[in-house]
Amino acid sequence: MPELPEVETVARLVRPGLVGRRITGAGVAWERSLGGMDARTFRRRVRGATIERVGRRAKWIVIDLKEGESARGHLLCHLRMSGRLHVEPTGTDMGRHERVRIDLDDGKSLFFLDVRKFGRMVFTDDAAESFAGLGPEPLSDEFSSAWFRSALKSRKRRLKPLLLDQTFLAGLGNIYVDEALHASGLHPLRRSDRVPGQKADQLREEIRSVLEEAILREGSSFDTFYRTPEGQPGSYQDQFLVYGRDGKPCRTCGRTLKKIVVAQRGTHLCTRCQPAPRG
DNA sequence: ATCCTATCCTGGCTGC
DNA sequence: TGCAGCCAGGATAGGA
Repeated sequence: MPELPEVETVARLVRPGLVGRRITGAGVAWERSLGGMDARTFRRRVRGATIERVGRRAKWIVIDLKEGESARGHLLCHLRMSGRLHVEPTGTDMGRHERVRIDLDDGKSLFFLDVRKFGRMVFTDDAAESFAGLGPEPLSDEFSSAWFRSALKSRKRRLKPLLLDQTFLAGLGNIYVDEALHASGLHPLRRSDRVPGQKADQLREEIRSVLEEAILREGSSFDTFYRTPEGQPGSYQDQFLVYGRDGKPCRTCGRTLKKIVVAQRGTHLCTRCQPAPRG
Protein backbone atom coordinates (compact mmCIF):
# COMPACT_ATOMS: atom_id res chain seq x y z
CA MET A 1 0.00 0.00 0.00
CA PRO A 2 1.30 3.45 -0.70
CA GLU A 3 3.46 4.67 2.16
CA LEU A 4 6.16 7.33 2.14
CA PRO A 5 8.43 5.69 -0.50
CA GLU A 6 5.56 4.99 -2.89
CA VAL A 7 4.14 8.50 -2.49
CA GLU A 8 7.58 10.04 -3.00
CA THR A 9 8.00 7.96 -6.16
CA VAL A 10 4.64 9.05 -7.52
CA ALA A 11 5.37 12.72 -6.77
CA ARG A 12 8.74 12.53 -8.54
CA LEU A 13 7.32 10.83 -11.62
CA VAL A 14 4.29 13.08 -12.16
CA ARG A 15 6.25 16.27 -11.44
CA PRO A 16 7.76 16.82 -14.92
CA GLY A 17 4.35 16.55 -16.58
CA LEU A 18 2.70 18.98 -14.19
CA VAL A 19 4.99 21.83 -13.20
CA GLY A 20 4.35 24.95 -15.30
CA ARG A 21 1.08 23.65 -16.73
CA ARG A 22 -2.12 25.67 -16.47
CA ILE A 23 -5.29 23.89 -15.37
CA THR A 24 -8.05 24.30 -17.95
CA GLY A 25 -10.76 22.32 -16.19
CA ALA A 26 -11.57 19.34 -14.01
CA GLY A 27 -13.90 16.36 -14.02
CA VAL A 28 -15.25 14.68 -10.92
CA ALA A 29 -16.65 11.15 -11.27
CA TRP A 30 -16.79 10.41 -7.53
CA GLU A 31 -17.50 13.48 -5.46
CA ARG A 32 -16.51 11.99 -2.12
CA SER A 33 -12.94 11.80 -3.36
CA LEU A 34 -12.92 15.59 -2.89
CA GLY A 35 -13.21 15.20 0.88
CA GLY A 36 -16.33 17.30 1.38
CA MET A 37 -16.09 19.98 -1.29
CA ASP A 38 -18.74 19.86 -4.01
CA ALA A 39 -17.60 19.26 -7.57
CA ARG A 40 -18.71 22.66 -8.84
CA THR A 41 -16.71 24.55 -6.24
CA PHE A 42 -13.72 22.29 -6.83
CA ARG A 43 -13.71 23.01 -10.56
CA ARG A 44 -14.04 26.71 -9.95
CA ARG A 45 -11.16 26.76 -7.47
CA VAL A 46 -8.64 24.94 -9.67
CA ARG A 47 -9.57 26.20 -13.14
CA GLY A 48 -7.15 28.81 -14.46
CA ALA A 49 -4.47 28.10 -11.87
CA THR A 50 -0.90 27.25 -12.81
CA ILE A 51 0.98 24.39 -11.15
CA GLU A 52 4.01 25.81 -9.42
CA ARG A 53 5.45 22.83 -7.53
CA VAL A 54 4.81 19.15 -6.86
CA GLY A 55 6.03 17.84 -3.51
CA ARG A 56 5.22 15.49 -0.70
CA ARG A 57 4.34 15.76 2.98
CA ALA A 58 3.89 12.49 4.85
CA LYS A 59 1.72 10.35 2.55
CA TRP A 60 0.25 13.39 0.81
CA ILE A 61 1.21 14.52 -2.69
CA VAL A 62 1.19 18.32 -2.58
CA ILE A 63 0.50 20.33 -5.73
CA ASP A 64 1.00 24.08 -5.18
CA LEU A 65 -1.08 26.35 -7.39
CA LYS A 66 -0.57 29.98 -8.29
CA GLU A 67 -2.19 32.61 -10.45
CA GLY A 68 0.22 35.17 -11.78
CA GLU A 69 2.46 35.84 -8.81
CA SER A 70 -0.07 35.06 -6.10
CA ALA A 71 -0.81 31.77 -4.35
CA ARG A 72 -3.92 30.04 -5.46
CA GLY A 73 -4.22 27.18 -2.97
CA HIS A 74 -3.08 23.57 -3.11
CA LEU A 75 -4.23 20.22 -4.40
CA LEU A 76 -3.54 17.53 -1.82
CA CYS A 77 -3.73 13.93 -2.95
CA HIS A 78 -3.76 10.94 -0.59
CA LEU A 79 -3.61 7.53 -2.28
CA ARG A 80 -4.69 5.57 0.82
CA MET A 81 -4.76 1.92 -0.27
CA SER A 82 -5.51 1.86 -3.95
CA GLY A 83 -5.12 5.38 -5.34
CA ARG A 84 -3.02 6.05 -8.44
CA LEU A 85 -2.00 9.11 -10.44
CA HIS A 86 -1.42 9.04 -14.18
CA VAL A 87 -0.73 11.78 -16.71
CA GLU A 88 -2.27 10.80 -20.04
CA PRO A 89 -3.82 12.56 -23.05
CA THR A 90 -7.14 14.21 -22.21
CA GLY A 91 -9.93 11.92 -23.33
CA THR A 92 -8.08 8.70 -22.58
CA ASP A 93 -10.46 6.08 -21.21
CA MET A 94 -8.93 5.20 -17.85
CA GLY A 95 -11.63 2.69 -16.96
CA ARG A 96 -14.28 2.66 -14.30
CA HIS A 97 -12.01 3.54 -11.40
CA GLU A 98 -11.37 7.11 -12.52
CA ARG A 99 -12.45 9.44 -9.71
CA VAL A 100 -11.03 12.89 -10.49
CA ARG A 101 -9.49 14.36 -13.64
CA ILE A 102 -7.49 17.58 -13.89
CA ASP A 103 -7.18 18.90 -17.45
CA LEU A 104 -3.96 20.65 -18.44
CA ASP A 105 -3.11 23.17 -21.15
CA ASP A 106 -0.88 20.76 -23.10
CA GLY A 107 -3.63 18.33 -24.11
CA LYS A 108 -2.99 16.01 -21.20
CA SER A 109 -4.82 15.35 -17.95
CA LEU A 110 -3.83 14.25 -14.48
CA PHE A 111 -6.03 11.24 -13.63
CA PHE A 112 -6.73 10.17 -10.08
CA LEU A 113 -7.80 6.52 -10.12
CA ASP A 114 -8.90 4.68 -7.01
CA VAL A 115 -10.49 1.22 -6.87
CA ARG A 116 -11.48 1.34 -3.20
CA LYS A 117 -12.45 5.00 -3.07
CA PHE A 118 -10.59 5.66 0.18
CA GLY A 119 -8.15 8.04 -1.44
CA ARG A 120 -8.63 11.81 -1.66
CA MET A 121 -7.96 14.67 -4.03
CA VAL A 122 -8.58 17.72 -1.89
CA PHE A 123 -8.37 21.42 -2.64
CA THR A 124 -7.23 23.65 0.21
CA ASP A 125 -6.26 27.29 0.62
CA ASP A 126 -4.10 26.57 3.63
CA ALA A 127 -1.74 23.61 3.38
CA ALA A 128 -0.11 24.40 6.73
CA GLU A 129 -3.46 24.08 8.44
CA SER A 130 -4.18 20.80 6.66
CA PHE A 131 -0.88 19.35 7.88
CA ALA A 132 -0.90 20.90 11.34
CA GLY A 133 -1.36 17.62 13.19
CA LEU A 134 1.33 15.61 11.44
CA GLY A 135 4.50 14.41 13.13
CA PRO A 136 7.98 15.01 11.69
CA GLU A 137 9.25 13.64 8.38
CA PRO A 138 11.39 10.57 9.05
CA LEU A 139 13.99 11.65 6.49
CA SER A 140 14.31 15.20 7.81
CA ASP A 141 16.73 16.62 10.39
CA GLU A 142 13.78 17.07 12.69
CA PHE A 143 13.76 13.30 13.17
CA SER A 144 16.87 13.45 15.31
CA SER A 145 18.23 10.96 17.79
CA ALA A 146 17.50 13.31 20.69
CA TRP A 147 13.94 13.95 19.55
CA PHE A 148 13.17 10.27 18.96
CA ARG A 149 14.61 9.13 22.28
CA SER A 150 12.56 11.63 24.21
CA ALA A 151 9.43 11.11 22.09
CA LEU A 152 9.51 7.37 22.77
CA LYS A 153 10.08 8.00 26.47
CA SER A 154 7.19 10.42 26.74
CA ARG A 155 4.65 7.86 25.53
CA LYS A 156 3.61 4.56 26.95
CA ARG A 157 2.38 3.00 23.77
CA ARG A 158 3.24 -0.19 21.96
CA LEU A 159 5.78 0.41 19.22
CA LYS A 160 3.73 -0.73 16.25
CA PRO A 161 0.64 1.45 16.74
CA LEU A 162 2.86 4.35 17.80
CA LEU A 163 4.93 4.20 14.61
CA LEU A 164 1.76 3.92 12.52
CA ASP A 165 0.38 7.04 14.19
CA GLN A 166 0.87 9.89 11.69
CA THR A 167 0.68 12.50 14.45
CA PHE A 168 3.75 10.89 16.05
CA LEU A 169 5.86 10.28 12.94
CA ALA A 170 4.52 10.93 9.45
CA GLY A 171 4.86 8.59 6.51
CA LEU A 172 5.28 5.06 7.81
CA GLY A 173 2.63 2.41 7.15
CA ASN A 174 2.16 -1.25 7.88
CA ILE A 175 4.92 -2.56 5.61
CA TYR A 176 7.81 -0.33 6.59
CA VAL A 177 6.98 -0.43 10.29
CA ASP A 178 7.21 -4.23 10.25
CA GLU A 179 10.46 -4.09 8.27
CA ALA A 180 12.08 -1.45 10.49
CA LEU A 181 11.07 -3.19 13.73
CA HIS A 182 12.50 -6.46 12.48
CA ALA A 183 15.73 -4.87 11.29
CA SER A 184 16.24 -3.36 14.72
CA GLY A 185 15.29 -6.50 16.66
CA LEU A 186 12.32 -4.91 18.39
CA HIS A 187 9.02 -6.66 19.07
CA PRO A 188 5.96 -4.71 17.85
CA LEU A 189 4.35 -4.98 21.29
CA ARG A 190 7.32 -3.45 23.15
CA ARG A 191 6.32 -0.37 25.11
CA SER A 192 7.91 2.75 23.71
CA ASP A 193 9.05 4.10 27.09
CA ARG A 194 10.95 0.88 27.81
CA VAL A 195 13.12 1.01 24.71
CA PRO A 196 16.72 1.81 25.73
CA GLY A 197 18.34 4.85 24.13
CA GLN A 198 20.77 2.86 22.00
CA LYS A 199 17.94 0.68 20.73
CA ALA A 200 15.95 3.81 19.90
CA ASP A 201 18.91 5.06 17.87
CA GLN A 202 19.06 1.77 16.03
CA LEU A 203 15.34 1.87 15.28
CA ARG A 204 15.68 5.42 13.98
CA GLU A 205 18.51 4.42 11.68
CA GLU A 206 16.64 1.38 10.39
CA ILE A 207 13.51 3.47 9.71
CA ARG A 208 15.64 5.81 7.63
CA SER A 209 17.55 3.17 5.73
CA VAL A 210 14.44 1.11 4.97
CA LEU A 211 12.69 4.21 3.59
CA GLU A 212 15.71 5.40 1.62
CA GLU A 213 16.28 2.00 0.05
CA ALA A 214 12.58 1.68 -0.79
CA ILE A 215 12.62 5.07 -2.52
CA LEU A 216 15.62 3.97 -4.59
CA ARG A 217 13.60 0.94 -5.67
CA GLU A 218 10.48 3.01 -6.43
CA GLY A 219 8.47 1.44 -3.61
CA SER A 220 6.93 -1.98 -3.11
CA SER A 221 4.37 -3.76 -5.31
CA PHE A 222 2.94 -7.17 -4.43
CA ASP A 223 -0.65 -6.93 -5.64
CA THR A 224 -2.30 -4.96 -8.41
CA PHE A 225 -2.71 -1.79 -6.39
CA TYR A 226 0.53 0.13 -6.32
CA ARG A 227 2.07 1.09 -9.65
CA THR A 228 4.16 4.08 -10.57
CA PRO A 229 2.51 6.72 -12.79
CA GLU A 230 4.29 4.97 -15.66
CA GLY A 231 2.47 1.75 -14.83
CA GLN A 232 5.55 -0.02 -13.50
CA PRO A 233 5.72 -1.95 -10.22
CA GLY A 234 8.34 -1.01 -7.62
CA SER A 235 10.90 -3.58 -6.57
CA TYR A 236 11.45 -3.17 -2.83
CA GLN A 237 9.18 -6.16 -2.19
CA ASP A 238 12.18 -8.29 -3.19
CA GLN A 239 13.98 -6.94 -0.12
CA PHE A 240 11.24 -7.72 2.41
CA LEU A 241 12.61 -9.45 5.49
CA VAL A 242 9.25 -10.11 7.14
CA TYR A 243 6.30 -8.46 5.40
CA GLY A 244 4.13 -11.12 3.75
CA ARG A 245 6.74 -13.78 4.56
CA ASP A 246 4.90 -15.49 7.42
CA GLY A 247 5.49 -19.24 7.30
CA LYS A 248 8.82 -18.73 5.57
CA PRO A 249 12.23 -18.86 7.26
CA CYS A 250 13.71 -15.72 8.79
CA ARG A 251 16.53 -14.50 6.57
CA THR A 252 18.63 -13.79 9.65
CA CYS A 253 18.15 -16.82 11.91
CA GLY A 254 16.05 -19.34 9.97
CA ARG A 255 13.14 -19.52 12.39
CA THR A 256 9.69 -19.64 10.79
CA LEU A 257 8.26 -16.12 10.60
CA LYS A 258 4.96 -15.43 12.31
CA LYS A 259 1.97 -13.24 11.60
CA ILE A 260 0.00 -11.77 14.47
CA VAL A 261 -2.57 -9.00 14.77
CA VAL A 262 -1.57 -5.76 16.48
CA ALA A 263 -3.85 -2.75 16.51
CA GLN A 264 -6.08 -4.46 13.93
CA ARG A 265 -3.16 -4.76 11.53
CA GLY A 266 -1.50 -7.84 10.16
CA THR A 267 1.96 -7.83 11.76
CA HIS A 268 4.92 -9.90 10.60
CA LEU A 269 7.86 -10.78 12.80
CA CYS A 270 10.53 -13.25 13.86
CA THR A 271 10.03 -14.33 17.45
CA ARG A 272 13.73 -15.12 17.86
CA CYS A 273 15.15 -11.90 16.40
CA GLN A 274 12.38 -9.83 18.02
CA PRO A 275 11.93 -11.21 21.54
CA ALA A 276 8.53 -10.62 23.15
CA PRO A 277 8.33 -8.11 25.99
CA ARG A 278 7.69 -9.54 29.45
CA GLY A 279 4.13 -9.46 30.74
C1' DA B 1 -3.51 8.60 27.90
C1' DT B 2 -4.32 4.64 25.43
C1' DC B 3 -6.98 1.14 23.43
C1' DC B 4 -10.81 -0.85 20.81
C1' DT B 5 -14.40 -0.93 17.35
C1' DA B 6 -16.80 0.66 13.51
C1' DT B 7 -16.70 3.06 9.20
C1' DC B 8 -15.41 3.97 4.56
C1' DC B 9 -14.99 0.56 -0.17
C1' DT B 10 -13.91 -3.01 -3.64
C1' DG B 11 -11.99 -7.07 -5.50
C1' DG B 12 -10.11 -11.28 -4.58
C1' DC B 13 -10.24 -15.27 -2.12
C1' DT B 14 -12.38 -19.28 0.47
C1' DG B 15 -15.76 -22.64 1.22
C1' DC B 16 -19.95 -24.81 0.11
C1' DT C 1 -20.45 -22.25 -11.85
C1' DG C 2 -22.51 -19.35 -8.56
C1' DC C 3 -22.87 -17.20 -4.49
C1' DA C 4 -22.34 -15.73 0.27
C1' DG C 5 -19.13 -14.30 3.52
C1' DC C 6 -14.74 -12.68 4.87
C1' DC C 7 -10.59 -10.02 4.55
C1' DA C 8 -7.03 -6.23 3.70
C1' DG C 9 -5.79 -1.69 4.57
C1' DG C 10 -5.00 4.23 6.20
C1' DA C 11 -7.21 7.31 8.71
C1' DT C 12 -10.60 8.95 11.84
C1' DA C 13 -14.46 9.23 15.06
C1' DG C 14 -16.53 7.88 19.17
C1' DG C 15 -16.84 5.04 23.20
C1' DA C 16 -14.56 2.28 27.04
